[in-house]
Amino acid sequence: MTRSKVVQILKTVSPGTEVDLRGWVRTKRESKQDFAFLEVNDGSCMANVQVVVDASVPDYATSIKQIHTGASVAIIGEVKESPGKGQRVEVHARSLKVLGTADPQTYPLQKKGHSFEFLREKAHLRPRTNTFGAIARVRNALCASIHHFFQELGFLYVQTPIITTSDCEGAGQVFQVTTLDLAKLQTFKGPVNYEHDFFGKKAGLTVSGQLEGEIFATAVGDVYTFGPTFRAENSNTTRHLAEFWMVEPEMPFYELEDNMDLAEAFVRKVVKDVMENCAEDLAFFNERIEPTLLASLQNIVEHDFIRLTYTEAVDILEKSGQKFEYPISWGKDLQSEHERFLTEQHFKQPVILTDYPREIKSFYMRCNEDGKTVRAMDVLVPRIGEIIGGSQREERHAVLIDRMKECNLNPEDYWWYLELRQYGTVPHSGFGLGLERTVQLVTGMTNIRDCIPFPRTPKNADF
RNA sequence: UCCCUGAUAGCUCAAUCGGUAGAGCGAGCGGCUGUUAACCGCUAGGUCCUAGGUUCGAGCCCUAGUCAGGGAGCCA
Repeated sequence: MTRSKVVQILKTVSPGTEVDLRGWVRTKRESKQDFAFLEVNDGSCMANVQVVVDASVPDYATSIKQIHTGASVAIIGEVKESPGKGQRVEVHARSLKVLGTADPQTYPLQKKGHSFEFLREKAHLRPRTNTFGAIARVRNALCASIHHFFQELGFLYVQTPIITTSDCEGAGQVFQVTTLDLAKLQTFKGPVNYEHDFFGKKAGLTVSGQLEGEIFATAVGDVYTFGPTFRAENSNTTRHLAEFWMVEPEMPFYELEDNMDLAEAFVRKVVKDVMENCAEDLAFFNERIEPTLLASLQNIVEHDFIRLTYTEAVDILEKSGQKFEYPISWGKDLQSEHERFLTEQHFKQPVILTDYPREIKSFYMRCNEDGKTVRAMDVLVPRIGEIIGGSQREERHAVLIDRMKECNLNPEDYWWYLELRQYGTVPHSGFGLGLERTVQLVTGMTNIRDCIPFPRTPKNADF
């Protein structure tokens, strides 16, 4: 007999069937009249299956005494319709084997809820909780949906390097990668000679696969990357991680409008997929974490995103009569409070902002004819803020060089990037979507550290 | 990195004016029960984050530090 997962037992297995059930006990309700209820979970779904164990089971008394919250068990029994409330079926055990005990004096997880702060210190056990099991399932469904979306459109999944020696890539502090002995290095004075380092030059962890993505986009057509990204910023917020996952599509012959169309279709599709495939988990989040979750996701799926330029947004903010901590004026970047006002109060919808001032955006974004703005786009969503940042890329060789100098970058460092414009250049566009921020969006979880299995943040890289 | 707040039982928190450390949950034991965040009773459980300082006396006041949470910046 093969193992039946809890999700199968609860949803599809018909009464009368004998099943082999294995999992972890969430709670035990014991009766002195020689029977007990076990709630068994195996992570296959949110719900537990109730197992009824009575004295007819061999070694009943010894086994039951060994079982506490967290113990692992193997059960063979018959699925029966449940007379109790709260479940269609239950399993009546014929045999019960305790695979591993969990000493209740020391096992950190209890039947009742724990704070997320506490669970972050127990990253090796938190997937066993309802919330983190659900997050794991939703994150998985999201990743699957992301791949499906691009694969169905014929995009190629391209793997860009994690270790990179291009010192540039625009913003973001880089984690250095080296085999040099730092302890020895400390005793020498003078500049470090990277010729002796592993790669013969200074290397670091990637902050974005975009530039390499452009290489393939201008060769094989539509591509996307999907992988870990690293930022050594000392950011201590609910929206930043030092290691996070990013999806970065890059499309030749796309102009900014095409880019927006794709980004919007993408977000709406993955949200829709998760709502369909993780309905039970999302219902849990809606009930326990964020009561407006399902309504806000439905809103994303059903309505077009609002599109407006940075200039129009500034105008709305200035005329709003709203008091902001940081007053807005043209040329300044939007603060979190401004983004929140637009998405949560003014439009109550996701918003795509375009054509930002060139001074506050990266060198690779295409300059507009007005000389003041660039073809940038940010997708802003309620609660989270920026979930996507993208742009039409500057494909004109001379303009790009000028922009690099304007941004105090040395064009020589970008020689291969510039050659993409020198030989067969084409208009092209792309964007980056933060996976963990999307997990925040679809679960309602407020802290991004709970949206990745093992969060890496300043002063924290355990597990 | 900056601002604010916090750190007390395994967990979540309380402790009035500076005067003998409290509750709920969890755990152990007992009772009851087709139960389901079960319920009822009893019991155990504390270096009050660390290091200094003020004071007759500090969980509480002061200084420094560590860590955490929220907000800001950077951004995805």
